[in-house]
Amino acid sequence: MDLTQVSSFKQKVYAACLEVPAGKVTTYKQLASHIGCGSSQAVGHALKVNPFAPEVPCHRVVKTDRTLGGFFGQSEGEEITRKRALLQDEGVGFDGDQRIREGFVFQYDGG
DNA sequence: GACATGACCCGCG
DNA sequence: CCGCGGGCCATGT
Repeated sequence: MDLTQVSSFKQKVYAACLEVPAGKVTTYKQLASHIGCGSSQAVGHALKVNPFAPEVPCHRVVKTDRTLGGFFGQSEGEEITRKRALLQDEGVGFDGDQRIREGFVFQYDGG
């Protein structure tokens, strides 16, 4: 784990991911806001190129509507199925096939 | 620096 | 709920 091998922007993104506890998830927007980025899409890009996966829990980041979003470049398919499996394995609950149950979303300002 | 792309978000109908 | 258009920032060419 050597964060110096990535841009300072990604360092913030990955650091923010590590702040998310197992069994909970955060959103691209919240993560972006937490590191001072106005674009959640940029955050998504940083996660996509995340060289520290799964050491960096990029799977604990979902969209604002609490759907999974994407995983390793895929918005649907095996990788997404795996993302869902990882979250469920950590104790995250689902309201549907790709929707996180309310209450499993981590808040940076909440602890 | 300019152009194109992306694991996104918001407003409108 | 679904589709459409605009905005946002970082990355690669």
